[in-house]
Amino acid sequence: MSQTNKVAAWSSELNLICEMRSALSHLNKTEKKIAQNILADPEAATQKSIAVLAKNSGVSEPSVNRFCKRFDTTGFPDFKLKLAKAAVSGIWETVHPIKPEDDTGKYTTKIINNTIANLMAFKQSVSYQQIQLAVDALIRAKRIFIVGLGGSSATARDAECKFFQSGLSACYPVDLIMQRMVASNYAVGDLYFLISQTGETKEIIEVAELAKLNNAPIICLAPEMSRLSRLSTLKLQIVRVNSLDRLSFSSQATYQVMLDILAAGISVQKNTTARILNKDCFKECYKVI
Amino acid sequence: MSQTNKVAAWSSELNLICEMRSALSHLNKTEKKIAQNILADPEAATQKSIAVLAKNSGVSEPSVNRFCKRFDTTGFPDFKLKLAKAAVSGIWETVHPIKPEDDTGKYTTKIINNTIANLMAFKQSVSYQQIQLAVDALIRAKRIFIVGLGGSSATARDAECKFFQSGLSACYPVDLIMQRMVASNYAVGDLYFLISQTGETKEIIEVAELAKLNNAPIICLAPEMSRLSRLSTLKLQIVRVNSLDRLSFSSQATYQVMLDILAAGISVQKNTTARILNKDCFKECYKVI
DNA sequence: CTTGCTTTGTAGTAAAATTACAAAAATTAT
DNA sequence: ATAATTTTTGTAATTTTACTACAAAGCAAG
Repeated sequence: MSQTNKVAAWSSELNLICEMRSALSHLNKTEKKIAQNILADPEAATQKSIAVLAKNSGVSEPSVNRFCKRFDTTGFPDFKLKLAKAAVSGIWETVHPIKPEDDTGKYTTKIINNTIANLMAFKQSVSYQQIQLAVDALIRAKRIFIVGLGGSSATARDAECKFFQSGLSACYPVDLIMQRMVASNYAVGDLYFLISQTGETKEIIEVAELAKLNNAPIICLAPEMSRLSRLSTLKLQIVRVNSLDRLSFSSQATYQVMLDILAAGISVQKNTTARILNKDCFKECYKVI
Repeated sequence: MSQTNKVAAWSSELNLICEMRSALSHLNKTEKKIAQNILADPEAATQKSIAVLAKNSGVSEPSVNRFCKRFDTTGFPDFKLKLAKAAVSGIWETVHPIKPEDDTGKYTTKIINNTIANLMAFKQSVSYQQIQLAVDALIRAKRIFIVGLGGSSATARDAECKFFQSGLSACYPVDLIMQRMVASNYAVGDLYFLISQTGETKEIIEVAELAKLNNAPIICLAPEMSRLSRLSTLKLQIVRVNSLDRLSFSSQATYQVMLDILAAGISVQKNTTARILNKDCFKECYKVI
């Protein structure tokens, strides 16, 4: 049945509320009524019986039961259980802005939750194929040049460390002039890895354009539809749950996780896993850098 | 009745599993049987019916029901719900190791899940008081010097950006000699912010010791019980779910989130929130750095 | 040892969830 | 446009699950 197939696509085994939210658009009339009723107050829904929930949603009891089963649960009680688990984490709450009146506990949990929300969104939107292509390109490259400015300079440095640890030849030139030199002196086997939170910063666009003149391969880590993204040969796009004006908060972690993924991919593919996972080797890297 | 009074003493509404564990000694024979059975595998208990649980524990169904009611619940279903919530934290602690045979999708989701697991653990273990103290100290400081080596150099750079954006005077000296100079030339109002994934790297310990000679205040971002942690005046400790040999993966993101939190705290406390949240200001920062 | 109290279990009751089936709605083909 | 087929939704019956009333067993004090 088409229904049972749909299920597989939705289930992400992490958070039922996120699943429901993302499935919302694919649901039909009756299902949507139920979903919206639950999402309006998931915590409250866990206290209701199937009869109450059905009545509140304006549907019949079996409809609710069927709805539950579509989300990889054995029935209503199991659904409620998973719902309770999802609600307790607070993750699902659509990114909460930090307010001046927040106390330490408030803004701390908000930031952690926002970061997790970003990661969940990232997980759903990430393209394995693009990662695969990026890993291949990174391994093939003779030299990798990484550029990131401002807030992304830390990410660039991070990339340098991680790629290096995976046994690649990665270099992050710190100053702008070096960056331009590197970009304009492309040699076969070089690869440019450009990082930007906005994808619009003038200086990094310049670097990309310089590299482009030589038809150099460019991987970018930037928001989709940005200028930098358009200039790149391979795009690793980061979707952001947060709105742009909270740019400085909780979005960078996602970038770092993308680097972790690439590093893992490189290690797996090169079978250098042993070296990476070896603690002593890591210490050695410390000395080298 | 004495029973109903006991209830009030146990209920702490924080974590049912903790409640049960601490109540264990005060329970009678039958109750203890039930409690032990549930505590043996709380996660599994949430899937069982009252009949199964009663049989497994060697007691009757009403005994289980009564047991539930003593823990500030309306009955068995409500108890299971609260139990599930309490057990959630444990679920995340399972960290999946990356294996050489993992395909792109596998290691990608694993890394994201691990990162989320780390963040959840962090959320539970984090001390608001320490954060509050750190924020206070950072705001009071005239100059902040940040040091991080190897993998933590990226985190150090990140800290520099974030603190600077929050309107503080933060500086991250890149080379070791500058770091030592900075550490030995302490002036009143200076603050050292030292970052290390291991907390044992020789060179950062040296920096801490130099600063310590002048009784300088040191905030560290390091694992608890590390040498660096012992040398510091204020410890921001990061618990790690992952074992040490996967040091390079998914732990750094937690450090970065800690920086986000501190930056948020500084902004909130200084009421500079507006400046931070303003996109144009951010662009300006890009130019400055 | 018996009276009164507490604890535990049995049996019956109520409620909740699930299933089977039929009606209604939507889709497709003629 | 309408009939036929498929899908979706609801009604009613069934089954499962949890709860309550009450009785029996265990225990303590007189």
